[in-house]
Amino acid sequence: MVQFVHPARDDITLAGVLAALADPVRLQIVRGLLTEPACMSCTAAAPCPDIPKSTLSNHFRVLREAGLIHTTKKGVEHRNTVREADLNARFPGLLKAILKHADE
Amino acid sequence: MVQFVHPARDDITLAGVLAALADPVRLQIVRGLLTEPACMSCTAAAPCPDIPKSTLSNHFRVLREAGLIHTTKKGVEHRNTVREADLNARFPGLLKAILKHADE
DNA sequence: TCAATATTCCCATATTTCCGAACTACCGAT
DNA sequence: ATCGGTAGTTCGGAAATATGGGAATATTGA
Repeated sequence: MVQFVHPARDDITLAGVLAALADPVRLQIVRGLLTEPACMSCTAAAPCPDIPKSTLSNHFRVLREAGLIHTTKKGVEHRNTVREADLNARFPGLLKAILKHADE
Repeated sequence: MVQFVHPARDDITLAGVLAALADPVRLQIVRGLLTEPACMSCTAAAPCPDIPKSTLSNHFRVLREAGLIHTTKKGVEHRNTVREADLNARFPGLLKAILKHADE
């Protein structure tokens, strides 16, 4: 089980979160991860299936570095989860307020 | 009285708002405009006084184009106000949720 | 006319984004 | 064990975008 780098809970910045979610693709990824009950693989969380893998991976890296998601490696696929607890501890109510308006 | 261009109420996008507020300087400007009761001039709203005028003006332009502020010209100075009503109509609760965490 | 306020114009630099290609890690089958 | 396929990452470069700031430009008030 491999854990990719992401900021500690206290290092999550408001600017980082806003910049990460300012991209429509990344916003939809986070929305998808929160909507689905189980954690999703990277390709499953992609808003449209024809995005090149490297581009998609880049978006996931940005989300990780902003502290929004957490990725673990289970077998051949990577499971992504939104770091809801950390985000709510750092910025209470922010995530919900943003995602409320992320409908298509 | 001159009104600078800014998007109509319905054209304000979530991505635009998040991108505009992802910059710390712009976030502090908006916070300052909301904290002060009266609308402020551009230089008065600057978070630190040594920012070059052109740079500051550029930040105000970004905020205007994202639909966050409204600028009118009163005499020699420009009065800036946050478009709270429009923003709350378009994305209820969003602005407050973001600015709640914009402390320093 | 002169000073103040803020905008445009324009350029250099920095950052972001996108994507192909090569690479790593894992699993199953032979 | 080794081969092959699958899932993602990393690398490198090109194109687009953002940023910062100097200089010149309106516009207004005194």
